[in-house]
Amino acid sequence: MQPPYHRLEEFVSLSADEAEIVKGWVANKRAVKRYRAIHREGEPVAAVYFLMDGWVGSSLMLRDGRRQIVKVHLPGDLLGFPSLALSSVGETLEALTDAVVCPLPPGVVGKILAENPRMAAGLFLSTQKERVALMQQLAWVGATSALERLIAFLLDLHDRLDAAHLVKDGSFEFPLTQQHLGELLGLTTVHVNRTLRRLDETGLVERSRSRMRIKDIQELRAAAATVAPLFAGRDAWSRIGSPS
Amino acid sequence: MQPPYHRLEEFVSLSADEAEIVKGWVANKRAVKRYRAIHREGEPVAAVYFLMDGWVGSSLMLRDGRRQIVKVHLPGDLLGFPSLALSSVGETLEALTDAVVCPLPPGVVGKILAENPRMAAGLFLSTQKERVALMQQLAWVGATSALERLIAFLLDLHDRLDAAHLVKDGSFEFPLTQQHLGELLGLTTVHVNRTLRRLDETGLVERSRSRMRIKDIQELRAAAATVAPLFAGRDAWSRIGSPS
DNA sequence: CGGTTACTTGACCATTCTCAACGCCGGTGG
DNA sequence: CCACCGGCGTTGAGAATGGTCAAGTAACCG
Repeated sequence: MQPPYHRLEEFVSLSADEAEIVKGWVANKRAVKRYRAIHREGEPVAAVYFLMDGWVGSSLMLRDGRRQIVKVHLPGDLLGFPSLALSSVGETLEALTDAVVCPLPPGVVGKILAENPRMAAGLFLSTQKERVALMQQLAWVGATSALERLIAFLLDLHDRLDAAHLVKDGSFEFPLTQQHLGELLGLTTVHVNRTLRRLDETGLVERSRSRMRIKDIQELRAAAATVAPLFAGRDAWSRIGSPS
Repeated sequence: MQPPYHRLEEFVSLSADEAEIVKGWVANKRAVKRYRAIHREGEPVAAVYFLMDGWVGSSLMLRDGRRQIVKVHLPGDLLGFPSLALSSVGETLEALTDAVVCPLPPGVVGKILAENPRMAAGLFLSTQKERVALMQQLAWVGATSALERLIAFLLDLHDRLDAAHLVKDGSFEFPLTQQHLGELLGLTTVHVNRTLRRLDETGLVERSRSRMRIKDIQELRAAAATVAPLFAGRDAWSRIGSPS
């Protein structure tokens, strides 16, 4: 299996030297069992992570125990960066499947910023992309119905899994419980269940035990309340002035 | 009036040279009338902005016309950065008061990344801070009641205005309409109205025409559903390895 | 002033939540 | 190999938070 480097190259291609640097990152792997935390809110900021394999949820806990999942990370994602701005970790990272992460000491970020403007630009743009994703999710959760939220999430998930070559024929692994979906979309489990049922009764998706299949993605996109933003890829790089 | 540079220095202090660079940015000012757009979704990515004065809302439009405000920007904020990752602008930026912005061509971002690692680090951390803010807002909107959302937003607003020295004695200008609040928090105007009413009936806040006064901030914080994250300031800078 | 915009309030409605029970499936231990 | 158990999914009935529609009032502005 190819390591999932697609997210590292979407804005700036990696030179041979840079690929070496990345190899250094992935030399150090840490396996995380399903439902185990990588780190929790309030802990010291020890590292950021490159997600080699598996799914990881990022969530915030409210005082009364309610929880909001703010992002479902997929292979190739960089995790834990927002906490770099905080004095202690601001999001709980929890493996949603068995996962493999590569911990990177925060110092590597400074090193890249200091020594490798190309990678710095890639990292910076990647971060902006994450902001856009958060803005989108906020729009679903704040301004759409349960059904629309579910559709938006499934479409987003599909497209991101597709970029990681994890979609086969419109179908993909789906390890999230309905409780996870609820915490992600701001709904209760019960209502997620009813809404999912409604969704596959329309014939747009098909659920089996742990897979999800989108039967008609065109129609699903037509039913979505938002239009997915178009990411710029290498153009973004040249627009900001392609520092070499 | 001092220009609001506090956000530019929260992670990395500006050297004399760097202050010169910033002076170059603010040489070019553009006044924007209340309720006028700075840019709209779908337009080409022409610039990012430094907000000198006034409030600016960033919002996403859904297909059916519903709107989600994802951020209320205050003086000192940098605007429009998420769109750098997109092939066309992904958020509508609209002045919520008469405002003054300084447009920066996207190229300056590449230039900073290429030539000034210190400022690049400051910018990078600033961006991570914005991600944290978005995560927080998502948690309010997804997982709390109308009253809790309102409280969380008012507290956040208070703290950010305070950092910009715009709070006098617990009270500050409040130019948002109840419609804005609704679009920001995922509620209808009617329900915002009732909830605001309920809030000042408890005596925790006081609204006059266009000002807001928090009468007991301790108690208001106690009533909030989330704990505000602690930002790291200069420590973040040393943690990532203080590239010079 | 007249007109527009924002704010208020009431009555009614519905999406979503709560509470509760039950069934299915996989895992584990006797 | 079977019986039990726990987690997850499913379903129903009733409640509630928040939405819709509609009308009226107060504030602002030319």
